[in-house]
Amino acid sequence: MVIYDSQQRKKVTFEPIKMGEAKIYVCGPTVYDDAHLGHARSALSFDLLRRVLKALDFTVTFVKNFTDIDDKIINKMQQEKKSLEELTSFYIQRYKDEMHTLGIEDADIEPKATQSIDEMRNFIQVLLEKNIAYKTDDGIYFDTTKDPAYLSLSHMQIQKDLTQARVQENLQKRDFKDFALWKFSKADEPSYDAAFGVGRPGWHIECSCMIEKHLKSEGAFQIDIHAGGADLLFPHHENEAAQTRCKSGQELAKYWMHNGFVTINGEKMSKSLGNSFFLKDALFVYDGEILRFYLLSSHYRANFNFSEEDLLVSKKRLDKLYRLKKRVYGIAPSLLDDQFKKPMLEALSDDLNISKALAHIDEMIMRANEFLDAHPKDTEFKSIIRANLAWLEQLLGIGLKDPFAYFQLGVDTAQKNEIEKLIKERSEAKAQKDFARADSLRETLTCKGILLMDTPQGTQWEKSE
RNA sequence: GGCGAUAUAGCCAAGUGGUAAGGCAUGGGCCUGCAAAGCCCUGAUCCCCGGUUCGAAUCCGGGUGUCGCCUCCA
Repeated sequence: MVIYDSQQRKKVTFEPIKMGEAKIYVCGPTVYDDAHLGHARSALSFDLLRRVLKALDFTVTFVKNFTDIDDKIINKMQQEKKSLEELTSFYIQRYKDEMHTLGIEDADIEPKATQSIDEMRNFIQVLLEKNIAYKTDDGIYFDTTKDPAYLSLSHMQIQKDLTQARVQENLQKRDFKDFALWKFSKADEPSYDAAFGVGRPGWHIECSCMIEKHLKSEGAFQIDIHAGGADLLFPHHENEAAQTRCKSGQELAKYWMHNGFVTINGEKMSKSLGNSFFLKDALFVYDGEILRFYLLSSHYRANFNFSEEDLLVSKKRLDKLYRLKKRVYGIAPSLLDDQFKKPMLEALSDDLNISKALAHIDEMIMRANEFLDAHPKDTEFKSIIRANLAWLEQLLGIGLKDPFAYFQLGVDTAQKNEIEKLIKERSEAKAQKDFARADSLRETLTCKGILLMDTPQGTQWEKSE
């Protein structure tokens, strides 16, 4: 397995801390609002990583956190007059439900920041004792000048003058790069007692603590892979790395992976730009699996420009897989075709080269169709194809549906009955060689977005679009 | 201003030195009562300029465009 490491800025061979195991920590969402397509893409990127490592026989421990205490959450609580718990549990559940719809399973461990307050207090206390953290009027800060390796992850070179213009500066900070570990709270805000002052944790501290708590290995590195969106590289991941390094002497992660953004009309989707496409709205229009396949279909590091047109093109590609699944319907899977499996895993082992993998799938489908055209009754062959498709269900999380149901998404029972009635009439017309009437009935259905296909097994139909 | 990414056919998109994967669309064909589906055939010299090399989309230098990070952000 080769992955692109953001710190080394190149593809490197994945050599886990412990042979055969992979400990992965992904930065999850701050739960104060609905998830958008960007969250989905990030989750999908590392869901793919998880699946591929498993297919390569790694024992994977996959952790994804929820940030459930934060300034934005507090604002929203006050706005909506809800408790912290009420607000965050709602959005956590919604996030998980939506991810399930996209075929993303829960992480092995899903820690919440508020469940690790003790650890964060202790962590900060150690940094204070080491004189790496210091106190100001509004909180405890991390002294970045105490970490010689600071900025070695992101390779940023920050200039004070420009930063000043954009950040509300705490003048008590020793260095402008220093960041808050703990924020002293106002009277009406959620807060936690601490020896160094009542308050709440800063954003970066939770990941360091939760990694230490749930995943930590002994030795030079605590975990194998730390992952998240490209926007987290700096300052979030840089700061996490610095905290852990200074506190424990260990590096936080051996490898760092970052996914590219989802853009709309070429611009990054973000809360501040107000151009977010929320997952709940997308899932109202598009099937979860189709959305999954679309968002997964280009390389995770590249930016992904969302467009409905491209989504529909992508769906056509998935349609082909399901049409093949129709052709081997009801056949039990036999052994997987090694000629298919091998190049698939090779492609995905190369930093998750999904484009190449999809090309291999297309080729497998094309060859299968070609063979089935010539040998429509070869059940032995069909069993192999069935096995290939079943394997893809695990590997990519696609093709899980009943193939007939897939093509009838969004059609209710009453409509189905009507469609089947018209198909029956048409079959009768055809039997009487009344082709004008048969074509007219087909035209009626076409207008309703129903495509007919006459096959040796009778007339089948699909909902188009 | 600092750091970084990216620029491949009408569109999406692989490809880090040897004469450009795949998908969609287009046009033609087989099949079909006609279709649909499936299958076959059909298209680019890789943003521009210069350099290295026997040979570059791929390496180096210089431009130009687009996007991102440096502020909460997947």
